Amino acid sequence: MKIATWNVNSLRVRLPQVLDWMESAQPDLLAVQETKLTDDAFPVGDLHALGYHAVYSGQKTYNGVAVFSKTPIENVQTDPPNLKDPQRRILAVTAGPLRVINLYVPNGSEVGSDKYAYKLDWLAKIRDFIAQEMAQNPHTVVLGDFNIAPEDRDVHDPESWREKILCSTPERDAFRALADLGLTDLFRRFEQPEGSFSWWDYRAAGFRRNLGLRIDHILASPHLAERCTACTIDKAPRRLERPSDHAPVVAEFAGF
DNA sequence: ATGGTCGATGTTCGA
Repeated sequence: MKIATWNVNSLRVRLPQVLDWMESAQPDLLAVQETKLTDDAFPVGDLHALGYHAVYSGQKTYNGVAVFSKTPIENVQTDPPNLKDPQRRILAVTAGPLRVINLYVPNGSEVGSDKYAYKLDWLAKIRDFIAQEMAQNPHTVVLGDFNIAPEDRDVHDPESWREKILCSTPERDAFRALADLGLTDLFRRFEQPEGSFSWWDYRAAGFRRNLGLRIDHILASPHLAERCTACTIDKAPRRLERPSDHAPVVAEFAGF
């Protein structure tokens, strides 16, 4: 079984790249963020033509999450009871043996800003939601754009990013609090090249110079984490013309 | 030198 996460930064613009990538990579499940599409505009026909079920929670201009799965999707949850939030950032689904929680964590703008406070509050509330989900589902995956680089090795220049947005200690503590629920960052279960990142700023030739951060993650509950055989970042789509600023992160499992 | 580039929108804002 292969699953993946990808912040596509507008599914309208990126749809051909997403379809090409899915046709080639053949994930059993793909979680996407920043679709920036209302539900009535969702290209569900294109996904069906490729053999995928699709569920989505969209809004105009901002945010928007979706899950594409080869197996049918059930028990869709977009609004955790403890989180009153009109922003469309969460999509929890059951697909085959998996409970999958797709997250587009708020960016936070700047440390100390209102958006930063919203981010930390959102993360605290989503932690409670994930804990409840894990209590009911032995095979839980939490994946998406976390907008947090968990450690200095996830940052191209840790000193210049010290206590900046995406890297601040409260954000890293919030990420750690999710992991402490019993979730493993699958990417770090394996030896990885130095300078492995999932996002590069469009500005200042960030990708060409590998000025990136690893902020997109796949976390898994213990039974799943033990059966994970690989977790990689696929930089190929980031090299295309008119790419998303994020690359897909992919995890594979044996025995599922 | 607090820059730079996208995407959606609308003559800026969020990332």
